[in-house]
Amino acid sequence: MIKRTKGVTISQVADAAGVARSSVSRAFTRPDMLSPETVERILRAAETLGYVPNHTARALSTGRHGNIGLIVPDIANPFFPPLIQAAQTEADRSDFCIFLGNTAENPKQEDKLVGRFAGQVEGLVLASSRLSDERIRAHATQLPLVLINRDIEGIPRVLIDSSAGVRQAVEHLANLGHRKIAYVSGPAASWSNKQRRSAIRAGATARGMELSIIPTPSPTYQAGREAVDAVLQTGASAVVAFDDLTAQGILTGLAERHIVVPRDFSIIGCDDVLGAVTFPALTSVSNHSVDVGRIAISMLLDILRSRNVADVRYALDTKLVVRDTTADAPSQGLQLG
Amino acid sequence: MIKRTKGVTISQVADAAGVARSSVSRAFTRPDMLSPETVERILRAAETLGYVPNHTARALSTGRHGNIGLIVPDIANPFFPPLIQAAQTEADRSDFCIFLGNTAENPKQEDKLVGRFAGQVEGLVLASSRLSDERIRAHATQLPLVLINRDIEGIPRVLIDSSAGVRQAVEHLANLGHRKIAYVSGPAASWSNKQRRSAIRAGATARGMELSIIPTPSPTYQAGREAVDAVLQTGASAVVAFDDLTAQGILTGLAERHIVVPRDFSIIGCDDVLGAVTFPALTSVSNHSVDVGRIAISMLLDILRSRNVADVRYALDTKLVVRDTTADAPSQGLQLG
DNA sequence: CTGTTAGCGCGTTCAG
DNA sequence: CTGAACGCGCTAACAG
Repeated sequence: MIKRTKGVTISQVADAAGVARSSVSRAFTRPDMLSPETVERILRAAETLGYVPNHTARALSTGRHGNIGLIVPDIANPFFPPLIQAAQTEADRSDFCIFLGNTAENPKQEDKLVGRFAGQVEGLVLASSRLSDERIRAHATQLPLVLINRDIEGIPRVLIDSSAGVRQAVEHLANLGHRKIAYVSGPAASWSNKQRRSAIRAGATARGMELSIIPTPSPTYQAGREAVDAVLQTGASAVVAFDDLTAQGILTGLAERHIVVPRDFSIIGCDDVLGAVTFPALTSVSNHSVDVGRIAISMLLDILRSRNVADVRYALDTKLVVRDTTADAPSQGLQLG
Repeated sequence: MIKRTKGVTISQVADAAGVARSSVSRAFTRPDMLSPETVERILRAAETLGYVPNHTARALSTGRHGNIGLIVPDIANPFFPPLIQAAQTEADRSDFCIFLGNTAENPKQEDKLVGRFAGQVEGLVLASSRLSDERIRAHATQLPLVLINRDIEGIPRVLIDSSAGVRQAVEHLANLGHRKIAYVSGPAASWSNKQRRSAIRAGATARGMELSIIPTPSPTYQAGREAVDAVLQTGASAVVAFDDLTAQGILTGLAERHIVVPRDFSIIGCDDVLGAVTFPALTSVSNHSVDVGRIAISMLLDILRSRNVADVRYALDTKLVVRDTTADAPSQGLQLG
């Protein structure tokens, strides 16, 4: 049976060391304000008593908790883990702690989480938020906010600008002779989705290609797999997917119908997180999830330090990474198995 | 430019409603102790002032924060996201909030995180901890702890018992005619790894098979891919991998060497999280990451309610799920490309 | 350099 | 049913 020790307080340490409470406090936060020997004596006493500063009490008094919240729509999506890792590393450098929240693509859950986090964190990073602009603006009045892949004027944001990469993807397909293509889209509330969709539209128009849009409920492997029938019905010979996960699902769906990629059909993902993990290796639009995570946190920390919200809009560029899922359009249309 | 509103306190609400501070407090925590009309009046005042209870102050006073921490070694490993989701859902049912921490497989980082979380959470779930028994025991004296996939007597734990499933895997390979097999292992500090390794050893011995153990630095796609040379040098015709991620890496490594799975080589994963996502679809040992997440949280909540740590050991069973990466052993040995 | 004195915002006795 | 008073553990002026 495990015994639990109960919180030893600052005053007990003060008594044990024969000093005032404030000195103990200083020994931990401003050792340079005490004589070295006093610090030493206090630390020794604290050590033997097993004193550990009470984070909650400190936060109540200073208003600083040393935590920052990071909320993502779906940890299971391979786009986020690297971002999260990078965020954590960056936060760590300034001795901040990341509280991670997962909304399961659910705006209500996201709203709830933000409310729950506010008050325990000094600031919040919202990645690929599914909330309305109004809700986000409302939250921004409560605490410092940084957005990832969401473009709201007046709120600091860091964006992966897919347009260049997506444009290259369309060019790539056009050069391979594809005339009819499809875009398997992502969540309606996703900024990235809107952005990618219009980039494709622009590219297709420019090259006189026929474009169909296939909706999906959420960016998942399963959704991609189930979108395949709809894709095939459009008569397209190539598809661009909202993200790599969806693309991977499409890959499987095609294989199940004995359609060989890239011989019979070409496919391009976005985010480039599955890279060579799929078979065949997926052609995809690069991203910078690591940089984005790092930059967002660094921005937030700057804001926390300066107490001053500038209207920053940090956009990162993208490009196409060609691998093995794209090839010449089939010469006489798709051979359905 | 976004303006930030500053914390409206309980006393402001009290003034506005013409009551004492304590009444406002009660209106939120024990409405049944006030007259309905008073409650109504207070809530109205709070609403218009935009009052929101200060979580930190409340926690300081009550010792209850309504948070529980969940620490995992690697969010990027597909084993964890479903577990995390389930944990979050279960916590939500009791109106608790999950703080997620990621240790990047680093014991020092894990130790740091636990220290950082303790004091802001009421209890902690450590999933696949890489800490030593001593450290875990030490932490357990500080706050309620529940372990996932770590078997320490005296500390509540929920375990996925792979032995049955792994045993079936070995039987399966034996029946297919494989005589020499290899185990590509996981982290040294992993309880699951130790357990799986001994299950394989027992099975191989029982069927008179030759077994080689290949170490890896961490359970990742990359590690699996890099382990392939070592695997091939053992002369094995089949391999069991510590987890699906490693197995997927091995799959790629084999493909790169033009070794066709399952014709030339058989492979089995563990955790069954990549299921049909790989190509060919991976034969794997089932798991219950969802149940494990749910159960661990539910256990912790029980402990928090009863203030009483029982020595619970909850073990879940596993079985083999056969898909397309296992087949008869090649009749005249492996044809190296 | 160190001790003293106020709060931080809220929950909770304990009288009325 | 309500209000006044105290304390949670710590930091931040302000003296000395």
